[in-house]
Amino acid sequence: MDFFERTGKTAIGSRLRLLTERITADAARIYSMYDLTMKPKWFPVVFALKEGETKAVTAIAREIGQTHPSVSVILKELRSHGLLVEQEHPTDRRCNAVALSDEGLRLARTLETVCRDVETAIDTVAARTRHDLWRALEEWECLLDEQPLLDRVKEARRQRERQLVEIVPYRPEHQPAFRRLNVEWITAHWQLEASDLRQLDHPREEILDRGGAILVALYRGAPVGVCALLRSHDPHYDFELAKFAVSPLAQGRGIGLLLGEAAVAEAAKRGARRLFLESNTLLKPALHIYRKLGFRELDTYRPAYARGDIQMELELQTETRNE
Amino acid sequence: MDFFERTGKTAIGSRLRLLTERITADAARIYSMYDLTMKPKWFPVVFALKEGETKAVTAIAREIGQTHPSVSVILKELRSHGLLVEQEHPTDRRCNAVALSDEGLRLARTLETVCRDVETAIDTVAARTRHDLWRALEEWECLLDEQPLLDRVKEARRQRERQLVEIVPYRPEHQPAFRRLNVEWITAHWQLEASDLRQLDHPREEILDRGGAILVALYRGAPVGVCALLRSHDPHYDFELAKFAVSPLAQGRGIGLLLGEAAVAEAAKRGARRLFLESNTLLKPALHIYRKLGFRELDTYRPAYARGDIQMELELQTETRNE
DNA sequence: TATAATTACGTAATTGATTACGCAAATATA
DNA sequence: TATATTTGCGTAATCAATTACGTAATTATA
Repeated sequence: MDFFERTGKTAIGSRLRLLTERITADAARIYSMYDLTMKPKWFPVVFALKEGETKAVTAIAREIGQTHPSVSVILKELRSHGLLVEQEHPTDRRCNAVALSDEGLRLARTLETVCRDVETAIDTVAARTRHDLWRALEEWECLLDEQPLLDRVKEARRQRERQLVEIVPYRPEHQPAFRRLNVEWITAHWQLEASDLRQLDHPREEILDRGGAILVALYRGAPVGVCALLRSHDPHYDFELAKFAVSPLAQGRGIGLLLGEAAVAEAAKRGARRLFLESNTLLKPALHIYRKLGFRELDTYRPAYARGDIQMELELQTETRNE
Repeated sequence: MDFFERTGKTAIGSRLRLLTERITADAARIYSMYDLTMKPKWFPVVFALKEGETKAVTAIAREIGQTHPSVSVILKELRSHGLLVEQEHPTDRRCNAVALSDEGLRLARTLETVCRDVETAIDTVAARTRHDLWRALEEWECLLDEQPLLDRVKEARRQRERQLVEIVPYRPEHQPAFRRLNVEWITAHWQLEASDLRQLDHPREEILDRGGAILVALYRGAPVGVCALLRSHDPHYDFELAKFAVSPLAQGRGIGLLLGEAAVAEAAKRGARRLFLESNTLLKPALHIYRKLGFRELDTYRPAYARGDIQMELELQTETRNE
């Protein structure tokens, strides 16, 4: 198909569907050529029972990789053709233990002949092929088991978007965004405290002039995330990580992590040895980021914010750079 | 899937279906991850229209390799989402010329971003793969275009069955089969003639003792085809090919051709230069075999049988063997 | 031992494709 | 020019899978 040259590999699903359709249609014709009263969709089930085994419905489903209702329907069809015998499971009365009838086994035996011929035919195709479809399918199944396509796309998107994200030091024009982004998450669960308002309204005076820092994440030039390093009151810590906010619209793209990393790097640049932060266990994504950055939960909790219920610290690697 | 290790490649259809299902399911999740209100099945249609082209329904169907009703339904869905504009075709009023609306084009543009990420993700899979699925699909499509699977299986079956067929010289115990098989086809369209009965009842006296020959095709040991070489009255010909019959149950498996080839070979062995036969144009499969054997139709027709309406001859290659 | 959770499996509804069919318009043909 | 054939396309029916759901039996748990 010329079309798929243009779509690129994104259309792999459509392309697979087309080929599947085609092969299934031929399978039906092949069966009728052998005077087999059998539908292509029966194949996996008949194959699973062809040695005369007795199996439960869900067991067959698991084996052939389909859902149990689909197997259930196929079995109903086999039954109506007199190809099936059913017994009660010896111990478990929920089970519907099915096996092929003599008639069904006869069908299976004919099917084996058909299979041999189909196998031969497929080999004639495969012999003229430079790329092994069978092995390729195997590899794809295996790789998708390892990590589904969805996750891989998520990762690709993150990679791409990361390049559109820029972490810059705070400038006065970022104040409205600094305020808005923080107000957003705080008021979603709690009330703004007096200290919040002071810092959000006057970041220069309240944070920067006191030896702190603010970092801003720009996405395509627009501020979508902020993060502050406050000079710590506690002499045990150098900075407190606070006012950490990422716009909900931009969440889930790794921007928070980038921002956090930048903050830790900034602290390190300023010679910090230990960072502190206070947060709330309701804020799952934030905690996830903190842990990824290396923060460890403190055992003892001494509250500072009304909304806090967890405190964490990070011991910075004393990177004795030799360069 | 371990199951497909056991089925062998015959289950290629089932295996493809499984992978298709899986990828399509992920595609749906991917779209929703990008907040795209779009179903995977829309993809080919949207792609075909993404540059703002106006196209007819069947034209799209042809392009994407699906049926027009399927496209028609997809277009209905796009329409209900306000993604489509329809114009009347300038000259042909049957045509429903459709294009994406501004909204639709916006969707297509977002889709392009998604495609880029999906492409990247697929490349990460492909990079870890030793067999190229994309190319393999391409090759399969191409080879199946050339000759469908059905034909290839038919050929494989013929090859296999040929090995179960044995062509042997006539022996007295074959007389009932020789009679039965010929009576079968003759009486299906015509009446038995006196000469028929003489030959069928007394093949030794009427055919063999007069310098002719009879060959029998055995399928798993049972006679399913017969063919006679009659000494010719006409001095121009050495033998007449006649009493050629293959059981309807065994037809379409190349047995007739094998029998014919054996008869021609037998004639050649006996030093024949020219063969003759008389048949009827109603007997399509037989004529097909005769032509394959190299028989040419005679222009002039001089009837010998009441059921004849065509006469053919074969000039044998004078194989001057040097061995 | 009573209750909750899990498991087996069938039926119904849904989905995305197909084939079948019918109508209207365009084109070919006598 | 009248009639037959072909073409475009929508709707309905069908098919093979899925998910959703309900019931009964079994197993785990309090």
